[in-house]
Amino acid sequence: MFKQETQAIEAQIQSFCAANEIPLAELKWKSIPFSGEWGISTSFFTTAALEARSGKNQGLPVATRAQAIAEAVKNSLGQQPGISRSEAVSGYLNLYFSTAQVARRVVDSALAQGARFGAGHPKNERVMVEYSQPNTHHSFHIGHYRNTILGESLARIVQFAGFETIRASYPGDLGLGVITVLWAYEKFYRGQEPADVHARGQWLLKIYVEATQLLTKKENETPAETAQREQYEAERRDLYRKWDAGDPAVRALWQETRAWSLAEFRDILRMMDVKIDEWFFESEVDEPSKKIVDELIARGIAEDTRPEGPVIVKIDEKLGLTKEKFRVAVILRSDGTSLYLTKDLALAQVKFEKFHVDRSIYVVDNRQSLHFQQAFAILKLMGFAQAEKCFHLAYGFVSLPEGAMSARRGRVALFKEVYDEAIARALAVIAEKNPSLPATEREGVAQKIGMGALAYSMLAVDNNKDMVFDVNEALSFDGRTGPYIQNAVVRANSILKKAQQSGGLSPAAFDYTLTMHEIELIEQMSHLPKVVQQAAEEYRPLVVAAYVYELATAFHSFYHAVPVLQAESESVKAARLRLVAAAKQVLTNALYLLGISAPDVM
RNA sequence: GCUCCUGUAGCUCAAUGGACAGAGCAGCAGCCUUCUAAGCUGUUGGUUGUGGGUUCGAAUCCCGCCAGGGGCACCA
Repeated sequence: MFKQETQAIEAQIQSFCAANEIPLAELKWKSIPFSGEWGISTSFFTTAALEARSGKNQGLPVATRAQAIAEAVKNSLGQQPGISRSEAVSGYLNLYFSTAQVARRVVDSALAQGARFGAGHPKNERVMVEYSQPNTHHSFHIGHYRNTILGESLARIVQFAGFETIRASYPGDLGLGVITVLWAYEKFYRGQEPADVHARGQWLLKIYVEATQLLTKKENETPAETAQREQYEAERRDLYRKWDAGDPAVRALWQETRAWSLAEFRDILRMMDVKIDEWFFESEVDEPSKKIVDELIARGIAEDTRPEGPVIVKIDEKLGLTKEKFRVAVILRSDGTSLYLTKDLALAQVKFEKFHVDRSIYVVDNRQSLHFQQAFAILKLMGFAQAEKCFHLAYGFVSLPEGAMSARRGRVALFKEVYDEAIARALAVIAEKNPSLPATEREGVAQKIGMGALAYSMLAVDNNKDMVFDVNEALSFDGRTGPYIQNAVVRANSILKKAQQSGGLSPAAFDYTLTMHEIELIEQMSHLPKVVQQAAEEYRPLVVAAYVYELATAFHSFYHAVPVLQAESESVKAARLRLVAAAKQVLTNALYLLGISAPDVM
């Protein structure tokens, strides 16, 4: 935001130090941590330490010398354009901005740039974010939700930061779990399908759980029960074989049930406002993955031990590592069928060669860390330069207060159930706090609030931490939550609506004495561009989540303490109205990056 | 055995080499004839798991240890 001023001042500090033979270290600018005034600071500890090491100072303690340098630099700078005053305090040089000038600049650019305020310049790099990889023939639970909101937020952040961004989803639509559902559905449930898209998706999960119970060996099984179970098992194996061979009837059954799961999945993405650009299915990379195995064998990267053993890559050995790190990866079963890893190699090849991605981000839970290390290492052995920029964004798994989620034990928090509960709770709060809200608007408002609370509770925890999903905490609307931030937007909107009736926005000079609340709010608003860049570089939505809360807090404090419509003069009122409009814009932009939208009223 | 992650206030979490380690929840005390109280203000609460090291400076970097969780050749 203040690059020009900072650069000019840096140049002057450099020449001052050069003239006085002070070995200046890199200048790192930070905003001054004490609120009330507004500016940036840099310290001279590193410089003083460098000087001490070169034997130049007179045996002064580093802190003392740093303070002396800061004072000398301060004196040499004198008056600077855009800087109202400067000071040297405990080794730091503090520069305070001319408030009127910068306030006007921040507010004007937020209003002028609108939804683009905070966006970065084009990076000329294409990045693919792969997230939301639920299995079909199951139902979408809160763990899938964490994955999806994390991926969507990350995609919005990197896109906003200036990367060309492709959103990819990779549902698992084959494997033993899928076949298990097909078997039980055909045998016991055919023709009993619920009509509702979510009821039908959840029903498949119920079938899976029951089928698994039928196929699991019990303690104290009678001979008749054992025979029954073994017969079921044989049927399932037979079905798998037929599917693999491409049996038309089995494939049709598979397509039909698969479509039900995908319909539910698409509806959940719609509820979350997620728009996937590219769909990859495991079933589509199954065949191509086998070609890669042939290539790897031909090039001597993989070893074929069939039929006694599988096809393997001795990664550590190929890399000349002596300690176990990547270990040995199996890339093809001895019977010639492919594995998860095989398919990920094929998928990566598609990403690199067909979509020409420069960076590839995989949002997948942290239990798969070794899998991705192996995959990336093999891609590197294959010679893909982009393998260096493949990144596994690992996140901690979500469990329930009762323990780990387990579909078989009926212990899952399904997304749709949480969603319904979120809306019900939001409606209850609306009925209590805003009873005059028209009935027709309530559902939409409740949807935004409920989803905002849920999204924020997920994104406000760093991704590498495991999480216990407690509905009461996730759907809390008080304190550091999504609705708290949305409420700031609503309050801003409320002022602007009233102002609209008396003319709307007009230019303002900000040449009055700003309150500390106004300065703090403007300071926070000015941070959005650098926050976006940091979050995109670190692949961490948490950075934005933490920021937008600080911004909302600054707005709430301002709102409480500073009158806008009742301001002491017309020029102050005009300035504050512009500030409110700009703050609403910045809040909205930051919330967007978290996949959250704010209602006009709540 | 090897490897990855986590350990910060009663609880849930921030702070990735800089100024007094900060929020929310819970607790306590105030604030609605004033732009939405889903809010604001004040306050209680810390040997950053532990022992060393590096540094002018460490929650942060390095080494050891302790505790919890994940992963390690034909599951995904």
